Amino acid sequence: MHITLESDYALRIVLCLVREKKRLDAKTISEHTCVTLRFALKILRKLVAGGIVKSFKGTQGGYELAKKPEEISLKDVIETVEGTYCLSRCLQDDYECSRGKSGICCFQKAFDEISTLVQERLQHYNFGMLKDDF
Amino acid sequence: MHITLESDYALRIVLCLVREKKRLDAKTISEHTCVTLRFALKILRKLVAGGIVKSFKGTQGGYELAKKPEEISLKDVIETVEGTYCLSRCLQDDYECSRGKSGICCFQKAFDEISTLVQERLQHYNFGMLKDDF
DNA sequence: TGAAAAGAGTAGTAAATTAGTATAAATAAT
DNA sequence: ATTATTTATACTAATTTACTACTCTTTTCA
Repeated sequence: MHITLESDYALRIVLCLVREKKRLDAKTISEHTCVTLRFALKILRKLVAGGIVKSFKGTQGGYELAKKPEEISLKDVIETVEGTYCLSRCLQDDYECSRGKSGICCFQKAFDEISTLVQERLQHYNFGMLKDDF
Repeated sequence: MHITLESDYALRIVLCLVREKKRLDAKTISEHTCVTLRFALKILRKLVAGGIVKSFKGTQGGYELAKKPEEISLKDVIETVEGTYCLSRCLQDDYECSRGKSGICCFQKAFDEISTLVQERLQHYNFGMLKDDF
C-alpha cells in the first residue's frame, strides 16, 4: 500500500533535472540520485514516454525536462511510472468483485472518494513548489 | 499501492458478522465471504488480536463482533491486517532516505499530509454507515 | 565515413511481498 | 471421552517489484 521504490526513484530523477537545470546524461543522473544506471535508464524511458522528460541521442545526448517544474506534479510522475492510483482493486475497470451481484459494493463509494482525494493532492504538489525545500 | 486482498477479505468478514448479527463459526464465514477456510481463520486471528472480533473455542464456538458496527472503522480493520497506512516508505521510522542528508526530503511533507488525509477518511467510514449499502 | 557516445527495446533474473496451506495442539461443550 | 471448534507455527506458491544483460539504433564529430 505504498508508492513503489520505482516511483520514488522517478521523483528523485525529475528533481535532479529540476535542480541542475541543464541536459544531463543517464550516467550523471544515476550518480546524483543513487539509482543504478540500468534502472535509471528504464525509468527515464517511462518519463520520456509520459512527456515529462525529453531525450537526446548520440554524443552530447542526455535528458532534459520537457516542461517547466511547476507544470510537473507528483501525480504526473507517479502515474507515469505505476499507472493510475486507486486504493482498492474494486475501483479498477476489470476487477470482478465477488461480493456484490450488482457490481457495486458498500465499500466502493468510500474507496472511490479516498482515491480521488489522494489524486487531487498528488496533483496539487508540483516541482516548482518542491525544488528548494531540502 | 493498493489495499491488499487480505484487507479486502477482512472487510468482508467483518461485514458478514455485522449483517448476520450472531456468532458464526469460521466455516460459515468462509462460505459467506468466499474466502478459503484456512485464510479466513488466519485473518480472523488478526481481527481477534486487534480487538475487533471476539472468539469462542470449542463446540458452539465461533466469532462475534467485539464492538458495535458504528465503532468499527475501515481504518481499524485495514490497519489491523496490514499495519499503519503510509503513502511512501520515507514516512516509516526505520526507513533510511538516501536523498537527504538531513533525513528530511522535500517530498516528505507532501506524503505525510496525504497519508494523514487517507487515514482520517478511512477512520470516518464505519460499519454502522456501510452495512445496508449494498 | 566510421568510431565513439549516447539512448531504446526486449527479455530475462532475483528479491520481496502477498496469498494461501498444512499440521499439530489447545479448549470447551456435551 | 469425544467432537467441534479455535490457536499457533511453520511452510509453500503466486505475484509483484526491483533490477540486470544484451543487442540495436541514432547522433556527433574527428
